[in-house]
Formats: sequence, structure tokens, C-alpha cells
Amino acid sequence: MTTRPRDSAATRAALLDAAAVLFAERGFDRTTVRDIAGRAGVNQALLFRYFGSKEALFATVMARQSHELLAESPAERALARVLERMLDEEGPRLHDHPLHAALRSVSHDGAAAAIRQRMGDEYAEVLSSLTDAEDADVRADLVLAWLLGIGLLRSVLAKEPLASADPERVSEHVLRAVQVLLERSER
Amino acid sequence: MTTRPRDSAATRAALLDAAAVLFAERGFDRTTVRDIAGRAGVNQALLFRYFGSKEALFATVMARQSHELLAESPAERALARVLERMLDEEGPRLHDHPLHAALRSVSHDGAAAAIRQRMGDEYAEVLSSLTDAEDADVRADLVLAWLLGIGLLRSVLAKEPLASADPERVSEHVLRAVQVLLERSER
DNA sequence: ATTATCTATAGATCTATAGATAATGC
DNA sequence: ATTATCTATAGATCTATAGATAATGC
Repeated sequence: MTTRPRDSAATRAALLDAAAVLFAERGFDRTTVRDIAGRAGVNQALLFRYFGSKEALFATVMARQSHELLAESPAERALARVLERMLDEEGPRLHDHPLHAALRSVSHDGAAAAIRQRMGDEYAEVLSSLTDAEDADVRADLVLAWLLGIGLLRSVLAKEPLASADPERVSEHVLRAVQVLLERSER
Repeated sequence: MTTRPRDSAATRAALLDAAAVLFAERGFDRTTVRDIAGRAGVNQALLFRYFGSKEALFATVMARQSHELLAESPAERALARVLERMLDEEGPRLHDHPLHAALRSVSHDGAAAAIRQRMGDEYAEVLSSLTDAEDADVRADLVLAWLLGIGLLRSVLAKEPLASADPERVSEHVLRAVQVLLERSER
């Protein structure tokens, strides 16, 4: 068998890309290091050379994707943007969505921590700035929960009719309800 | 070592109970048949005698829990009831909640199917009866998504501040927003 | 005699490592 | 000479099964 061109950077990148896809498709536990190496066209031992362990590779994938969603969009229209990306992307089969790996791996502690942290540090902060109610952070978490739930039901579980529903109409519904949720309510 | 009393019904039940707890805590992949048998105080081979396979045991656990949540409550106040159960039960650590096993096992196909079916057949039907809008079923799915997301964020991921938030206040927020979501909107 | 329980283990994974091979850089 | 790549395999699982043991029922 002929050997692969010697390019550590390319090999590392190929492993990262392959891992991102497979973790998203199957979750942490159901993805083997041999699957990843195979998809990357790389010997399985190199995964350990470059990342040390399967856990560490997972963490690296998560970290890399962490800022991809929110970093680009302005805080103001953040919610609408995230919703749009979550709903639009190839309809119900967005198997390489950054959130997919996390949602598919909730039984894996690293994934739970990754979601918690990403959510806590980025989304929730932005979202809670959209209201001036006293419990702004709790309301923001509720919006987050909705986004997660929609992603789970629509993309991971492929529940109909939501999975095939018109993204624009779904978006309208959600934004309308969220507006009420974030409104300061007199109690 | 002394042998266990001969009671096939009790042994079966013990395996089911142990499996329900462990699947809820760790998900399908991270729970081994030896863990289950150990917790049940039963020899590991009996699991296969009584259920055939780990898969089949999982399916049985799911089926048994399937009607526990909605069957008891009247259709009218269904949403509020489900929310209440989901939020109240022992605060953030409701590790034996029927939904927990499913949420923790989303990477397992059987779990995804179980959620889809339970959701589709029970919750969604009830929820979609609460509105007369044309896309009632899609709106119902969005409510479902919210419930799932709240369960995921609060109980599985233990995200703060939602995990420790006052159930009553959370419930108020959600019900208020859902009311708007289900309202017939002129477009 | 029947059958619930237990022992022992096959067979198939899967992660990780030690060390050989071979391609590049000086 | 350095180091990226590959081979081979250790060591630790984990599910499932074949068959022995022992407790109940007739």
C-alpha cells in the first residue's frame, strides 16, 4: 500500500472535518476513531498522534465550531439570524449543523458541557440583552430552550409536520411568540 | 454464592425498573447490561432470557413509560399539566423522568423513534386541538419543541439560571407566549 | 420434571500504544 | 536526521449464548 503525502496540517484538518461530520451524524458514542480516520483517508493511529484521544478530538471539534454561528451576525438581529440558519439549512437534513453533534451526544459529558458553555457564554448573553425585565436571563434561557427544541425535533428526530414546514412561517410564529415572552409583564 | 429466590415476575420487574433508571441517567449507549443486572440484583444472563436483547429491553422500558404522562390528565389543561410535571419534579435533578431516557439516547435510533411516536401520537394531537388555525399541527409541534427544549436545557444539561428558576414563574412565561403562538393570526 | 438462576466464555468490538517504515529537509 | 505515516497488537470492554446448577411443583 502506498503511503499518504507527508502534510501534517492537511492531515489534522482532514481529521477535524471528518470528525465534525460523523459526530454530527451519529453522536460521540456511535462514532469510532476508525470511522473518522477512514473518512479522512488517514491512518487511525494519526488521530492519537495529533489529538491525543477521541475525547480531545471531540473537544477540538466543538471549540472550532463554537463561534461559527453567532460571531458573524450583529447582536440586534441575532435571534432571527440563528432561527433562519437553523431552519433553512437544507431543510430537515442538516446533518452537519454545528449543533447536531452536541445534540446527538447529550449522553456524553463533554457534549453537555460544550452546549452549556456555548449557550451560556454567547447566546444567552445576547438574548438577555433584548429585554429589560428583571428575570431577563431566565427568559433568555427559555428562548434558547425553544431553539434547541426546534433543532432537536426538526433535524435530529425529523418529526413531521415540523420537519417539512415552511421555514418562513415557522420563523414568524416563533418570533411573534418570543416578542411576547420578552415583553416586560406587570405582575 | 447463594442463589436468588425463584420468581420470574419479580426478576423481570426488577430488570425493568433498573433499566429505566440507568437509561434515564446515562442513555442507551452508556448503560451496559451488566450495570442493569447489577442494579437489579440479578444475574446478567437473565436479562437476555427475559428480554432477548438490550435493544428489546430498551423498547420495553419506553413502551411502559409511554402513557404515564398524558394518560392521566384531561385534554383541556394538558399543556399546563405537562409543564408542571416537567418543571416541578425534584427541581433540576429529575433523573428518572420518562423523557430523560429518550433525550439521553437521541443518538440511538430506537430512542428517536420512541420520541417521535410518543410525541406524534399523544402530545401533538392534544396540543393541536387547542387552536383552530390552519397550520394547527405545525404550531403544536412548536409547542412540543419548546417542552423538549426546556426539559433538555433544564434537566439534562442543567443550564443556569433556568435549572434553578422558579417553576411557577417559568410556567407563566411559557403559557403566556404559547397563548400568542396558538392564536389565529391574520396574514 | 420443570425451569429459574448462575458460570464461563465465545466472539466481536473499540481505544490506545509501541515500534517499524518511508518521505522530506539540511 | 527528523518526523509523518503505517503495521500490528495489547488490553479492556461489551453483548450474547451454551450449558451446568439448584430450587420449586407434581
